[in-house]
Amino acid sequence: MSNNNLIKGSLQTIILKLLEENDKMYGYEITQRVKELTEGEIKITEGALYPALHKLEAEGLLTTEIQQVDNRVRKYYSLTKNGQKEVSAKMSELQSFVGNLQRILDPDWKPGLA
Amino acid sequence: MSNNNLIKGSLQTIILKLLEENDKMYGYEITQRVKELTEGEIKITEGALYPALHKLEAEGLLTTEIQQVDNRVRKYYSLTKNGQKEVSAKMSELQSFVGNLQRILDPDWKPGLA
DNA sequence: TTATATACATAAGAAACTTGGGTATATTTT
DNA sequence: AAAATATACCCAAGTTTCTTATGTATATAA
Repeated sequence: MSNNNLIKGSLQTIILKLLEENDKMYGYEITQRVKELTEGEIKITEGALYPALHKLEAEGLLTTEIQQVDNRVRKYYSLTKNGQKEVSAKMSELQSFVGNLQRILDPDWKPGLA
Repeated sequence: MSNNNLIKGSLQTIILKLLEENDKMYGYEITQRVKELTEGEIKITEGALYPALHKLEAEGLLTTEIQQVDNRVRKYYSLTKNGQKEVSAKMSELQSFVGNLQRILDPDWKPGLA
C-alpha cells in the first residue's frame, strides 16, 4: 500500500467501494483517486493493486473491459452482481471493525460521537 | 486476531495502548480485555498474541516480570520508556489511517462528525 | 471424568503487502 | 535532442502478520 503498513484486507473494500461510486475505473485511476482523496497520505502501490484486482476478478466480483485511449491500453473494471452484494458486506465488516478498534483504543468513544 | 481478517499491524497498537492504560498486564488478560471491550466481536488468538508480545519485547518496547499465582505462572508485560514513546506514535499513525479510510469510503465524512 | 477456563508457548502455512524489477507510449523539462 | 516524469499495464521474490493446529500444565465446573 504505502508508507502505512496498516490495512490488510481493506484494499479490497476500497476498490469495491470506489467502483460502486464510479461504475467503471481502471487501475491507474484508482491509485490516483485514492491519492487525491487522502491528500497524498495513502498511495496504493501497483504491486498491491493489480494482484488485488486480478483476485477480485477471479472471484467473480469484477469484470473487465479493455479500451484503447491514445494508443494506450486501459483495462476498465466494474462490479458484477455478486460484486455489488459484496460491497455492502465488506463495508459493514470494516465499519464494525473500526468501531471495535475505537472501543479498544479510546475508552470514552461512543458510536455517533467524533 | 479473529474472524476479522482486517487491518494488519493494529494488534501491536492495541497491546501498547492497553498497557499504557493498565501499567501491567499478562497475555491472557489482554485477550480477555479485548473480548470484553468489543463484546466478543474481536478475539485475539494466542497464536497471534504471544509472537506479537515477544516481538515488542525484543524491540525493547516491553519488559516482562514473572509472577506465581496459585501454582500458575503469569508473565506480566509493561511499557519501557521507548514503549511509552511508541504508544503515541502508533496511535496517531492508526488514527490518521482510519481518518484516511473514512475519506475514501465515506465521501461525506468529515473529522469531528459521526 | 470430561470439558472448560486459565496460562504459557511454538510451528507450518496462508494471505496481504513491499520492493524491485520489466514493457511501452506520451508529455514535460532541461 | 535527451532525460525525466507521467501514464498504463504486469510479475516475482521476500517480509510480515495472521490462522490453524499443536503441546504443556493446573484449576474448576458439569
